[in-house]
Amino acid sequence: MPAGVVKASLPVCQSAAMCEPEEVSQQVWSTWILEAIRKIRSQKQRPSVERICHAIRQHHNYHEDVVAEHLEAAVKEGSVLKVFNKGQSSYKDPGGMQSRTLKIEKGLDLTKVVTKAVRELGERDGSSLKSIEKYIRQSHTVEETAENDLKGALRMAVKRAVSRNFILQDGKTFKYNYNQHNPALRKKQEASKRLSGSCEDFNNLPKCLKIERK
DNA sequence: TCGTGCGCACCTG
DNA sequence: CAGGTGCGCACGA
Repeated sequence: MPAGVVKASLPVCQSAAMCEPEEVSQQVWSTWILEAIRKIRSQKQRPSVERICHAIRQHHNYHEDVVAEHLEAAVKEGSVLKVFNKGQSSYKDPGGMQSRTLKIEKGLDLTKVVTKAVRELGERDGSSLKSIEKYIRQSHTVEETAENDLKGALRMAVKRAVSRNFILQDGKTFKYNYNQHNPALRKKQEASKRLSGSCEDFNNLPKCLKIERK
């Protein structure tokens, strides 16, 4: 934890156009960050911390660390969603998907949702029920009632997900079970379940299905 | 070199 | 099978 927050991290105001005379609120930062993310995504690239910093610094003259700080704050605040994908962190606009409504009802099974949340959170030491809940609230519009609230549903779902081996419990936290969800393994498991294999060759076909386009 | 654009492979639902 | 994601590379300024 780097301490000195009150360091001289002021922008190098050489050009007036580069400087914001206003007191840049966290809300403004979130806007900038979301803009950056949109831009990067439109370039089909990963919105990583580095790229987001870079994109913002093209318009605002702040030190990278300052940008990174505000990015973190935005994540905490919930205006930016941090996800773990393909081995690295990415950031996305929650608004893009919050149209997804999650209506908590009696029979509803949140196993899949929980599993996905744990995977996308990608926390090294596992994710607590708390952070899972937070993540789901950020990525969905949750409709709940006093009898059927998200937290309760999650408790059940987590339990089921663990027993189904979708996720692994480690004390108070949960981790994604990459073995259970490994595509290759899954194929084999499914195959050996249904048929009793002699079609391994069949699954082994190369990509000779290349279709000429254009 | 730097910013942008994009084909395509890869996942996941 | 559809839709999202991002690597790797090519292209123009």
